[in-house]
Amino acid sequence: MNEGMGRMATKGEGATPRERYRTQLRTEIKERAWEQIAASGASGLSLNAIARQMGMSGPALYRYFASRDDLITELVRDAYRSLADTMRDAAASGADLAGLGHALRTWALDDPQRYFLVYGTPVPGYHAPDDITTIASEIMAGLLDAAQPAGDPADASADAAAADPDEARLEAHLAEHGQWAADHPAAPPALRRALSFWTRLHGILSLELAGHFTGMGLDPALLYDTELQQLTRRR
Amino acid sequence: MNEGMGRMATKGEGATPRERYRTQLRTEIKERAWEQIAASGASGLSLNAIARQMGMSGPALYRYFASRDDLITELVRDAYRSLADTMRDAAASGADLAGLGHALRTWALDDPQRYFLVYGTPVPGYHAPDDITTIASEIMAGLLDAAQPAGDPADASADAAAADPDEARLEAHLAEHGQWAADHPAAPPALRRALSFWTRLHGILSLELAGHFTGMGLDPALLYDTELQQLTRRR
DNA sequence: CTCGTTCGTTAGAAGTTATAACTGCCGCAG
DNA sequence: CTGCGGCAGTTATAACTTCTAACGAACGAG
Repeated sequence: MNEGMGRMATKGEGATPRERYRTQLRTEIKERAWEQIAASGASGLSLNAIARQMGMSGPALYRYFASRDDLITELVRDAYRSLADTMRDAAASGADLAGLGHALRTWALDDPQRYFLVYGTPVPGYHAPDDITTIASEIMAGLLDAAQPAGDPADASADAAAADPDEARLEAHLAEHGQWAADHPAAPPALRRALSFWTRLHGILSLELAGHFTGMGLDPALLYDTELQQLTRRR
Repeated sequence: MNEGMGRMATKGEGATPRERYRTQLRTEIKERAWEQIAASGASGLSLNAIARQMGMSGPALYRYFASRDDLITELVRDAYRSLADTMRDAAASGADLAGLGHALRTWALDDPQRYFLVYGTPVPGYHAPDDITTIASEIMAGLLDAAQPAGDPADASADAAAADPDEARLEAHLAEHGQWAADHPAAPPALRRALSFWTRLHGILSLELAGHFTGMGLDPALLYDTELQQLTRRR
């Protein structure tokens, strides 16, 4: 049926006018969707409202997205992609763990709802597509790369293990059940550092973005920087 | 108009039959709501579905809750109240910071969506009523109480401040802008401990409950315990 | 027993997602 | 340049949702 295609569907620049129009309209729909999400959250996203804003009526959008959940899934994918790119760029610019931490925070503050789309409350039934978890692994891999060269491995390992028996147990557990990020070659201390980096910074960030620090006269940036400082110091 | 009330509206046991029926039906509505939230999240809560389950039709529920948002707000309030009671009971049973940490985790695992109703993704426009923030302050106060007697204050303070200049800056900032929890009498190191307790445990818990640890072969309990161990050790 | 308050009902407005069927135009093949 | 296939966008419609309005019926206090 669709064998007689004039050009390859490369989706990029040199495509057929129809395809160019299609992708352009898709991105415009997504832009409107992001505006709505920033204003009312993901649950307040309305296809009809988007169509109204774009001057076309209701069901036209179903030519471009199979369903509302489909659109949201794509936005989640884009959010993951954006975070992964941000972290990769930061790492490419020679940023260490602290640099990645700051990159993460500026990315989160740039659009809180986008952060929540990645790390916020999940819908109980929902399972992310495989490519999204692939991007998540990519993010973790970048983190592990940055966590690797911090401090002499043997030194830090012995230090932490000696100071805390549970710490040793956790590192052993990480070394054993470490099918992380497509078997990334990272020593247990690096695994531990990346994990703490992730959980602690997310803890502060999510509480800040959710507004739980407002009203208690606390500077989130100072708290974040202090936590990051303690995180990048050899323990 | 409503002056001639037979008995005081004490809302408890000895009320007029109408009131007893009313409160009983309200709690049944909330129970069904919790079931739906556990199954489909807060955004999937449907008043019509609840009414259908209870054998009565649609708008009858508006006799008991002014709106859907009103019901959700009350559920959020109950969730806060439940967490505050759990923490208070744990503290009353002589639990230290570690005990509070375990109480928090069991409470969260008992109903993840209830946890997300408290600490999950917020709706951009929404502002919590005053009594809810009061309960939140109560929770923080209990945390500060538990964070107080851990270690000699002067010793720990000097230790942390000496090890990290940013740590000293943060503690000074906390001491200065410390209108926390209705001016709780807590020393800066205790403030710092309680804050780290909150942000770090929430970081791990929210990621675990959101399912971000699944698929990477990691035992969340071990991670949580290790973090809690490190948190309760004098730094 | 009477009467007012409350409960629950149905009807309906305004909104949503999503499908089906129809029109009109774009753009590629010949 | 022409013709026609396929895609875009339209309306109509179904099945939902929240929420208001108006009505009947039951309950309980006096």
